[in-house]
Amino acid sequence: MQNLLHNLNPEQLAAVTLPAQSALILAGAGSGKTRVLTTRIAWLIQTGQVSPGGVLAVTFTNKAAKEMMTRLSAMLPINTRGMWIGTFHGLCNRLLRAHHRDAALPQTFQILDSQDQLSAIKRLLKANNIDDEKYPPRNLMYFINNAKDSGLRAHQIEAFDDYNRRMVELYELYDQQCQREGVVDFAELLLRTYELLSRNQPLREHYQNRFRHILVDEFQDTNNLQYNWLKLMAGEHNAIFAVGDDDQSIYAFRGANVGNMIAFEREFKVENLIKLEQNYRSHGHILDTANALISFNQNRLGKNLHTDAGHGEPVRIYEATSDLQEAQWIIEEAKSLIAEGSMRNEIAILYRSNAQSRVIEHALFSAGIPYRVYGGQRFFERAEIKHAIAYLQLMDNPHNDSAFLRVVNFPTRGIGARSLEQLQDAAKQYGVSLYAAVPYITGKAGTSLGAFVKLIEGARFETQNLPLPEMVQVVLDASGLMTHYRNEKEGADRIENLEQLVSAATLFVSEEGFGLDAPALLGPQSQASAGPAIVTEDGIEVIDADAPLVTVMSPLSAFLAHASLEAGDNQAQAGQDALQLMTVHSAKGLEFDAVFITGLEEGLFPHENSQKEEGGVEEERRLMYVAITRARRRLYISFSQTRMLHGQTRYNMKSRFFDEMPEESLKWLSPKVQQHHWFANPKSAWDDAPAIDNRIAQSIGRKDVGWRIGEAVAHAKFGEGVIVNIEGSGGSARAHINFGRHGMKLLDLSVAKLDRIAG
DNA sequence: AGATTTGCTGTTTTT
DNA sequence: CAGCAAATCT
Repeated sequence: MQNLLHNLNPEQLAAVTLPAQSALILAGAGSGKTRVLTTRIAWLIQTGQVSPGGVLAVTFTNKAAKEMMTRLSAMLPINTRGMWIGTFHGLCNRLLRAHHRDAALPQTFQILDSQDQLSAIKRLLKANNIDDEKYPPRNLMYFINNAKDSGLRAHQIEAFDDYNRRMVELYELYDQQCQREGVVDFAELLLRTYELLSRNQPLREHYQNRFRHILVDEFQDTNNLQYNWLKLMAGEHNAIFAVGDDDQSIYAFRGANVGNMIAFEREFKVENLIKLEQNYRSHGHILDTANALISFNQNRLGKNLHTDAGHGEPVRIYEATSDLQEAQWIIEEAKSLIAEGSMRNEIAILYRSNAQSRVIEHALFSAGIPYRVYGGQRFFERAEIKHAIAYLQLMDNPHNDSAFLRVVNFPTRGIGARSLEQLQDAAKQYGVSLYAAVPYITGKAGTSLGAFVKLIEGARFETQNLPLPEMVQVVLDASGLMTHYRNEKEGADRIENLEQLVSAATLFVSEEGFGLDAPALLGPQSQASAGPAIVTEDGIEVIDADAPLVTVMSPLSAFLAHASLEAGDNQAQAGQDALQLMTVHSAKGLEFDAVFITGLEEGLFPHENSQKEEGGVEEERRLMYVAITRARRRLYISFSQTRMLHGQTRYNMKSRFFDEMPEESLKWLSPKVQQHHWFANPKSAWDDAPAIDNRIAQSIGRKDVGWRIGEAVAHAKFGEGVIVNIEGSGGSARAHINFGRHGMKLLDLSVAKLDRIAG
């Protein structure tokens, strides 16, 4: 036990050894948050304060859950299986499988990812003849998810106008559709579990008596429903150990509520709020930059990181003329870092939005530097994988209409729009799923639809006693997917992915204990499950969800849930020594020796959409704070005068965040081309910046108004700006000027008082 | 029915 | 620019 606690600083030690009562740990970036969390669990178990089965640890990402599990197994000699460590969604999935009857779900219920959810909504709108111009599917999806994240069902929402009344109505219809099809979306997993435990007292008490210690990672990211879920689990007597950092709250846009930290402090009567402010990650200049920037936020709990490491290198700032040139500069710097001996995978290139990666990827590819892009499309989101999964879904739950529609005619088998229209009418008339409506269809359409049903039934029969990977293999062949892609010229990658699906199934089976050695895990795992059987309201005996997954659901159901909950990595080339490309959001929780933060421009970072939202800019600032604190030794920040977006060139101002970082920690690198000078010499401008919009070339020398597109100007009221476009000529000319945070203005050039800004 | 082309639109982050 | 849906061609 001594060596468990050894090497902890006083604050960390205090946090780890707190008495069994609720506590809030404010853990700054790089302050050893995960270490405290895992050591706390190990300490509780080793000192006999709780059995492994009494621990519930909740995270937001599968990666974090896995990491915690790995570290714990290294610390503790015992089997970690009895512990419940997982994401909110993963844990809810487990609970709903075990108690599916009480939750009014089929045992084989399936989970919609956001893609699936959106297409389910589109289908709903079409089926009800709703104008999707007036009710955009995306908006309805936000509406529904927002409501669920607030714990509200349709009937609990008060609508004050016709539009919202209709939205509520559609929400209700959506839930009915999901229920009919035996599917649940992400938010539903949580809400359904919450409702289940609220209404079912014996069940609630069972889990409350079991989980004496609840630990929550990234507490600042909890939404209202998750917070209430935790309250329900904690009951009157259990201790919640919450770890979080309000300065790293970057998911407000999807319902995360930092206010939960304050509410938690109050409602759980937290006596000790422990702050971990010692940073073990970054050098001084980097930390100073982060601290200075975040101090511009008003709503903070207050915390300042410090380090024992020296100042280190200054933060390097670079101004590029174009996004292309920015990418080239990054590559030059990265090359010299590598030449100095840096590992490629210790260098990260971060950006605000995924679209920015394209230019950088292209430049890296041309330069022949290995790189890996995180995020973007992931394995289980690929179309061919979705197709294969849809076949498997239909075998496990034929009432999933989304899955049915996805593959009923893929590969094509002569079932067109007309046949499906008939089928949908029949399904609606008899109130059944598409699959179940097939027998009602006669004639040619009925024959081909019947053949499809036979295909599914046949595959199910044929594979019922096969191990999961072989089942997948059979389905790939029987469905015709393999043949289809083999005949397609661009199908080689897809074939490879489908083969990887079989590997994924193999891996899943071995990791989850569905393999041949599974019986060894079937014995009782914890004291809790050996306790008295509990009885629900309708007299049904309840099994403890702690039992291995095998007893709670079939390998296929489990695998399908896994595919939705853990979309998987996007590329197989993990482990390679490659530059790391990702959004700032997905960099949270990671660290690198050297970090490039790119595209620091008004409108991009902070993003323009954030200006309108309440507290939006503060969230962007926290995002920047997260980005900065990823770096250990070297930090580079860049921005560009021009950038291609949606196929056209945009002229941006540098980000306001530059004004909020301490000048003494920064080192401005002199750009190769002086700011805004390129336009003075059109010829060289073309050579240096091929990405520049044609209109500039046309306008140069044509508009005789004394100003040029791309020129930097200053205005008494709006500050600095860039001329984006000029319309009209002579005395009536007007200019569109991007004033960054003051927005885009249309000014009459003969009236507005503008000054030139020298480069 | 199915393949292909055109046309339009909407763009942040993701469990 | 790309992803999707409607329109048009085979």
